[in-house]
Order: sequence, then C-alpha cells, then structure tokens
Amino acid sequence: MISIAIAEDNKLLARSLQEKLLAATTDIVVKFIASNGNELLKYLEKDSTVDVVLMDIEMPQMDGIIATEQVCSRYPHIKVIILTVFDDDEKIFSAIQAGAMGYLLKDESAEEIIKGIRMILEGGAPMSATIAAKTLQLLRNPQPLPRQMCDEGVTLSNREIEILELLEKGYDYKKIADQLFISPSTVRKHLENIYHKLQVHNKMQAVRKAIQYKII
Amino acid sequence: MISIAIAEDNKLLARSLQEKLLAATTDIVVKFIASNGNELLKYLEKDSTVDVVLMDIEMPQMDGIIATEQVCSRYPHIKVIILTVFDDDEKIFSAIQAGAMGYLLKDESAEEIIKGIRMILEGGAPMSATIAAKTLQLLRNPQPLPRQMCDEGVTLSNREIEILELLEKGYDYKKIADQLFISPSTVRKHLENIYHKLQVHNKMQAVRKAIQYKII
DNA sequence: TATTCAATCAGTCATATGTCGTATTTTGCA
DNA sequence: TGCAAAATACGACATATGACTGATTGAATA
Repeated sequence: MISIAIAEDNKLLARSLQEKLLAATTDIVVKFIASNGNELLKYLEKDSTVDVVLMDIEMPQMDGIIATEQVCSRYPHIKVIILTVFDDDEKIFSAIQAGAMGYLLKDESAEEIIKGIRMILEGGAPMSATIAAKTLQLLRNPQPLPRQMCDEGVTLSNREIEILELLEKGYDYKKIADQLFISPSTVRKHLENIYHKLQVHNKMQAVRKAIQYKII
Repeated sequence: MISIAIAEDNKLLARSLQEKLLAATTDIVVKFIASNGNELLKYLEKDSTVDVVLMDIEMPQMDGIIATEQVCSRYPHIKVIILTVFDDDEKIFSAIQAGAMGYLLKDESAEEIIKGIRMILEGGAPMSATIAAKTLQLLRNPQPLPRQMCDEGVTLSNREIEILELLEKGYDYKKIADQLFISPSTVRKHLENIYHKLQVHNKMQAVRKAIQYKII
C-alpha cells in the first residue's frame, strides 16, 4: 500500500485528484490533503508514514518550494513530486534544488501521475516531457537565473548576457550560435554591440569587464 | 512517417532493434544502421532527412558522445537518443553536454523506446528512470566530477604563468611581447605549449582552466 | 500610428589566432 | 660537465576574430 499526501490550495482540484487516484488504483491511499505548506508539515509531525507528497507550488502561507525543502530535509524517506502549472526554468530549478524528485505538469493524466508515483518509489524521476527537456537545458547551461546586474550605466540585453556567458566558457562563434539556435553572423553582431557598450575590443576584455561589473 | 537512424556497433543488436521497431509500429522507418560514428556522419552527409538517431555510446572509430556532438551541431533538426548500457554520471553528463535530448538504457522495452521517439519529437526528453534521477542529482550538484585531480601532473613554467596572467588582461600577442621584452613569435610558442599542457584550444579556455587550477 | 530597439542575418577586409614545423640559445641540476 | 628542460625565434597555413556597412523583422512604446 502506498501512502500519499497532497498539498494543494485549490480544494476542488485536490479532491478531484484524490478521486482520480482512488478510481484508478487499489494500492494508493491519500492520507492527507493540505491546503498549504504549513498544514502539510504540521500533519507530517504527527504522522510521517507517507511515501510520496504531491506538491503544488503556488500556495498561501508556505509555498511548495519551501515546503519541499522542509519535507526533504526533515523526512528523507518521503519523495516529493511537484504537480503544478508552472514550467519556467527558475521554478524547476528551485524545486530540484529543494529536493523534489519528480515534476509533473497539472495537465498530465491520472495514469501518468500514478505512473510517476510508482516510478519515484523505484528510484526514478518522473517528469513531464517539457520539464525533462528544460532540465537537460539547465544542466547544459548552469546559470539561467541571475539576470539582474549592478552595472555602471551600461545595460546589456538578456541575449547579450547569454552570449557573454557562453563566451566565457571558451566557445567560438559557431558553438555559441549552435547553442542559441542562431547564426554565427548574429553572434558576431551581438559581440560587436557588446564591445561597444563595454568599450572593449576582444573576448577576454569583454568577459573581464562583465565579471567586474557583475553582469555575469 | 518518422525516419530513424541507428548507430550501434553490434550488428545483431542493431538488427534486432530495427525489427522490434518495425514489428511494433507502422509509422517508423529505420533508414540507416551505422556501426560507428563515422559511418553515421558519412550517411547523414548524403541524406540528413532523419528525425531521430538512436545512438550507442561504445563504438569503435568514433564513439557515441563525439558523434552526438557532431550530429547536433551539424544537423540541429535531428534529435539524438542515447541508447546504451552505461549509466554513470560522467557518460550521462557528457552525452547531455554533447546535445543528446534522450537517454535510454538498453534494457528498455521496444514500447518504451518507441514512446521515447515520439516524446522527443514532441519536444520532450525521454529518460530511463535511473537516468532521470541522476540527471536531477547532477543539476543539484553542479560539480560532480572534480575528483579527477589530474591537474597534479600539469606544471607550467614561470614564464608560461606570466604569459597567462597578461593574457587574462585581454592583451594580444604584441602587447604581451612588449611587456616581456620578447618577440610575438615566442609568445605564440609559449601559448602553444600552454595549450598542450592544459589540453585546451584557445585563450579563454586556457585562462578558465588556469583559474580553475589556481595557477593564476 | 510612428518610432525606437532588440534580435536576426549577410558580406567584406584586415588582423589575430591556433597549429604545424624547425631551430638556436640559456639554464638548472644530476 | 653534460643533458634535459625552458626560453627564445621564425615561417607557413587555415581559421577565427574584430570592425564596418547594411538590412529585415517583430515587439514595445510613446
């Protein structure tokens, strides 16, 4: 028998999820439905014999990311599957950092969710298709988050920053172009603009200045 | 109709894989079976109308990682699924770095492989359970391979270090030469030696690695 | 609606760079 | 003292890069 907890502030959604799981299986039981992270943690203090938590991200009081962090550190035996509508890089990365071992989008079918539950208990990592793809992208490019800079008057566009970050890895134009799915000509043009803005004349100087200005 | 190419040095395995795909579907056609990376690339030069490559890692002549890199950079429209027995972190990471968007273990069923093919074409990233889990682990721990302390053997001379330090400032050969009262030719030769020692191929990579190794 | 701006791409040209050889001189140290 | 390593230097070749000119597109915005 597999014990599940659900953390989801929309009670209707939570209920319908519970019913779907109930209807489709005989060995999965929903022990608790929490409407935020606090509630979930309070419940787990009394009864931590839960195998998997299905966790929404957007919740009042304590969001799913923080809750995931807490659950994973306090109860390492509990696996967390994020179940949400968000699929932006930052949320995915935060959730994984927090310790989530699964990340499914809410439009997944009940069967997929059930497969995910079984998969996670077998040591797998259930992910929706687009999430898996983004995960790999994040792995290739380990710094998609800090787009803010404390410049001194110079402002680079996001694209220009992306290019600088790849440049810093020692990539040539072709490689950067492939990475960003644009042509080498465009990379060169971006670099040209970057050089003007930073008042430099080659790659190394551009990277130096960018680091100095904390742009990358 | 989905066109597949298979790169797999074990001809028996390749053939049986082809037959399995053929038996289980009507819309997937295996256009080519290559027994190594070279063969695959040669084929793709003549006909690159392939949607997905199923790629073994361990192959003679050109292994699957290099081949993946080549395929992904030359033919961005082609999706690569690694299909191998290896599941160690380094191989997975290399494959993803190389551009693979799927990573299945060879013990997957034909149905799973077919699902993977469809998934990758929808923008997903098919991964075997353990692979997905390791991927997330890698993402949490952005430096899982630093135990290769092979930098022990690398020693740069004082002169080489001087040159690297000037290089890091963004100076060109002429400027470095002036600074050190030697000819640009000599600077180039030093750089050449540095590249060999650090196993890199341009200034930026050399500086990166030197900083990483705390040489400068 | 007009205008700006980010992002895209192409082509030219001079220069810089990376990779080969090859070769001489200095120098540290066994 | 003699040898290996380090430092010095040049030529040649293909490729990468930096600088410039010019252009199109779409999104934001005034």
